[in-house]
Amino acid sequence: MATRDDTRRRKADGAPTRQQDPEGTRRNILEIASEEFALNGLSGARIDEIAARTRSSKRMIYYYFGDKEGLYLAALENAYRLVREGEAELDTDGLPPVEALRRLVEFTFDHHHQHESFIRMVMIENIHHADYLDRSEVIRQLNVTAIDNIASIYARGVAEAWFRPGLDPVDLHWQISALCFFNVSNRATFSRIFDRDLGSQEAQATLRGQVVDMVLRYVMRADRLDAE
Amino acid sequence: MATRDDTRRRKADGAPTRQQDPEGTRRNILEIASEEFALNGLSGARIDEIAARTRSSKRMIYYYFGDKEGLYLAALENAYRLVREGEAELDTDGLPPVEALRRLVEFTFDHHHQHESFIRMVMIENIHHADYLDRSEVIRQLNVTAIDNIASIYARGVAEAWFRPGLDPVDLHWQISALCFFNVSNRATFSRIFDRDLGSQEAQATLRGQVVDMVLRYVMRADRLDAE
DNA sequence: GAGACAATGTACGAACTAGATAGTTTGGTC
DNA sequence: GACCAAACTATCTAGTTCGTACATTGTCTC
Repeated sequence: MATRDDTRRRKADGAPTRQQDPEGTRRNILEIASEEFALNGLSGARIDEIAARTRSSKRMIYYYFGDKEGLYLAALENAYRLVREGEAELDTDGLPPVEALRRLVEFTFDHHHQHESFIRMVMIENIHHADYLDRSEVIRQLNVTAIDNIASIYARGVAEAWFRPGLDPVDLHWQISALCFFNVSNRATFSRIFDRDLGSQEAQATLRGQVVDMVLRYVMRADRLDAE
Repeated sequence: MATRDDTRRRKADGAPTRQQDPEGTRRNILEIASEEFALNGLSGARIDEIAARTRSSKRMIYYYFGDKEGLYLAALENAYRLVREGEAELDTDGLPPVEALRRLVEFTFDHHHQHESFIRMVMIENIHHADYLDRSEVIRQLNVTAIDNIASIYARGVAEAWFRPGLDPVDLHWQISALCFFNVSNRATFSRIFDRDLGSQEAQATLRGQVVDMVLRYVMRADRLDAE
């Protein structure tokens, strides 16, 4: 959409023309707002604080996003969009089913781990009973396609007799999500209660392996578990 | 501790003596506060609102709990205590390992499902990076014992050659928690995105069965999966 | 270069919110 | 029944916080 990659507009001679850069201002506000909402939640985030950190002003927040809830919704949509775009990079087409599923789980695990602020936004949204997500047409469209990949891997796996039949791709997605999401969302309390740093590289590597294992053991036929 | 089960004190003749019931007042405040914090989060909850719903007053909140954070911490500790007390009711001692583990998972699944506001408190606490849990001696003590049960089931299962060796009880607890927690914590967003009511009885029954299955398949030896 | 409209800056206000101040009542002790 | 600490009531306040009114500047079109 925007052909400019710099946030500030420039004249032909290269000198910045100061103000008036709607696209850049909007993006700048959204970035800061996303950080603040992910960190502090909807009620915890402060419009004044967001405005202060912006290159712009509070006036502009209301100009572009209407009110606090509008800004929050935009931040939520932004978070989903970013993450779903990243997910599109996963390509498992060439791989045999078991490898493909392993890749999918590993990728999901890593991806969630790398996008903590997305996880936090989803947590916050769940605290709000998904009320804002409900108002967003955009987000629903983004997500449903995420099932296609897993459905095709599973279908291939069943056809080639590696996977047991009768499972639902959406349920499978639920299970993978549960394990990968919890790893990020509940790390703080779990680490403190059991006095382990689950954020450390070793702990993450262990958990990752176990999550992959758990999903594969669930999906694969029992007689295939020894092989592969 | 308190031998009185009524929140209001009464004279011998049965007439209430009006004021002065410290234990009852404290408990009443804590109950309302727990609801409000679980519903709205730390920053979302309003002291005035809590006070208004109380049989007592705002002054009493500060009298007993110091400040808003003190009240929140008390509510958090209360939530953990309630749930852990409930968990103590599970008894798997007589059961064979596979049955015992199945019972444990089913119980955890149901228990989380029934204590949504506890789940919400943990979510909220994770949003706050477990800062308040960190300050609480009480909570840590409550939790560590939760591992004992699972550890003993697992040990028996390995000894009787039903379970594969080499697994860590805390990791096992993590995995069970992940699935059971996610079921409640992310139900709202998941339901909306995939347009399924995951809260319905049928959906819950299905998910429960799958979670049990997933854990058993993970723990059991491959050659035992066909049997039992 | 005038007119129109989009984008932005500044200052302010009304409502809210956590917490404080000041004082009263109750129940037990000696 | 004098005394006192704990329990409790009513009212006030300093500081926030969201949102807006008003003025100004930039940019595009004809």
